[in-house]
Amino acid sequence: MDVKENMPENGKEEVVSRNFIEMAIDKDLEEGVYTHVQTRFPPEPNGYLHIGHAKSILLNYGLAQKYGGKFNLRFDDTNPTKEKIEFVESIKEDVEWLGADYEDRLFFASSYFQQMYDCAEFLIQKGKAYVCDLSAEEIRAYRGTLTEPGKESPYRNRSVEENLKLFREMRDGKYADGEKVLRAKIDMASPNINMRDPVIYRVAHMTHHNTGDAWCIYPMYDFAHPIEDALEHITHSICTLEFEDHRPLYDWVVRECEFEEPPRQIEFAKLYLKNVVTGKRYIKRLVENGTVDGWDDPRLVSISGLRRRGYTPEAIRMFVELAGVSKAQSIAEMPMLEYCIREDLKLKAPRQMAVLDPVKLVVDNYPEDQIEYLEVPNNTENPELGSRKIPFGKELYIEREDFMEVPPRKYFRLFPGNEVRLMNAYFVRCTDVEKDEAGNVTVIHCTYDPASKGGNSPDGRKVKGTIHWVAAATAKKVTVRLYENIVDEEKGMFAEDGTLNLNPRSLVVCENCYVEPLLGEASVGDRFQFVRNGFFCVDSKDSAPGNPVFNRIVSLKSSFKLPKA
RNA sequence: UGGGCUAUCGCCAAGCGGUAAGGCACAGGACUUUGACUCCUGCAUUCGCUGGUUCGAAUCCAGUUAGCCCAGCCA
Repeated sequence: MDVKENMPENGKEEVVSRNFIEMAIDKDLEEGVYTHVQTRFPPEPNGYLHIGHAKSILLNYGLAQKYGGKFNLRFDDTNPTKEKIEFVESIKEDVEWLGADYEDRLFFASSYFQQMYDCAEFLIQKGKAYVCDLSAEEIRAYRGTLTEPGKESPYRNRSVEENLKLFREMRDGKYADGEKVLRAKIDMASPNINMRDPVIYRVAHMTHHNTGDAWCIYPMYDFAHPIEDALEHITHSICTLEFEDHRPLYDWVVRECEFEEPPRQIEFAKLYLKNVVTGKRYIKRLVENGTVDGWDDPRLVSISGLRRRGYTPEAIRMFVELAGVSKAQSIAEMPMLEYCIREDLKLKAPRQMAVLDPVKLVVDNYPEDQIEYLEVPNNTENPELGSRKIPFGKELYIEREDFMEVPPRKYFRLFPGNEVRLMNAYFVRCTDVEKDEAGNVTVIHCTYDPASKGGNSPDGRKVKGTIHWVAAATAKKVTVRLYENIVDEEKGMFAEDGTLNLNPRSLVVCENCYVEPLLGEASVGDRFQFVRNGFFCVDSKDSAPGNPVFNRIVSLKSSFKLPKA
């Protein structure tokens, strides 16, 4: 618990702003419409969850938390043609990882099939539903258009008895797929197309992942969803904007089925990220053609991809809170997400030295075979993370970009004649450079000041630059993967032919990186800050014991920029 | 040319008739054993547009424009 939260007397006034959903709930509670709050996350198990779903999950869960209510996880599995049990497992894993605790309330819409069927018969008895023999094409034609009203089905006025008989026959498998449907009898002239006698049950002879072959008729979303919510005593059924037009139908169903304390639907805007692929069909294509190595590819913003990349649930939660909830169609920028993970890991991740693009640095006046161990803090801003001992020797690796033979103005890292600090070790002064025939720097020579051990000179001498290093003799060679947005930000998401504009630099594999010896033992999921190179996480797929592969979660904010001529 | 929804800084977003919060991004500066972090400073005389009501409007009214969604036996 953050003490400051309860002590607003520190000068700053606590700005408690409620989003529009919370205001609606407050109102409902005040007016006594509901006496409790119950929410749910209702995914269809037909794919993997992504960052957009995280908003819905955390919003629903957060609302339940705030109001002391409960949060359910419910699989909306009313269409066996699209759903698979494997998605159920991945979704559960993602929801749990995000920290949305549904406790023992894991439900399946399919386990309500009998109640839904009973509701349908009830509507038939009330004369509010009828069996229709029109084909799909005919129903579409009868529905009218956006500007013209529809016309009534010739089967609209069948008797209750006939409807009941026919519906039972549908249930009993007497009809083929598409032969008959059950429709709600509402208003074919409604300006809202969803109210023009919507289909509420269809025939589908298909094995369901949960109910097997028990049913051959399945309820449609518009009919099933309000019933699911009502049965679970959901109070606020939070969904996305595209269902706004369905709300009158939602209300019609709970009213006509005569549920006590019916749930209320509230819609919010989805969360999109700029230049990010979330569409199932696009990702499927990327997976199939090998562009990415699965739905959990670290470049994707699937929950599993973000997890594998090294994002934390805390960072995702922070991002969702930062983005806020509204009804305005919004596209957040990646730097906002990146800010969140930096913020979260800043004090949590040990800061280590790793050289991604190595060049050898020889300390000429350091004893030939000596290795000494220096004690260094794991996180200078968070002493709780303790310290470690790292080896120092005559031959080191430093970052190639930390040396320039001809430095530009304001460059204060290593260049001939300049003195810099090797972080946590010694001051060194560059004395000489070796180059190959092509003119590439191969070895840099320097001398060290033994009195500056630890990184400070007793004579008070200052250096402007500090660079990181690893001792060549003990360093562990590892693979590091750097990521950029998978979509080419310059060109935008889509090319003219509708295909994605992929960024060729979205994945850079560096196989020649050197890290501190201890990092060689890092285990899957461990996160570190590699000084000046960003935050990294040990990959869960390609790492082997003693041979970690590091994914860069996010880089640090750009540091030195060459001044313009 | 039907219905629903939305328009406040580059991005997200408060605001609910009393004279434009905050965050991200960006730009300066201080500090620094990470050119990071931190810390200062700057960043909408204006709320899609036009009228109206009012002492007073981003907030109310009228009109107008733009964007998104809806014609699955998908969710």
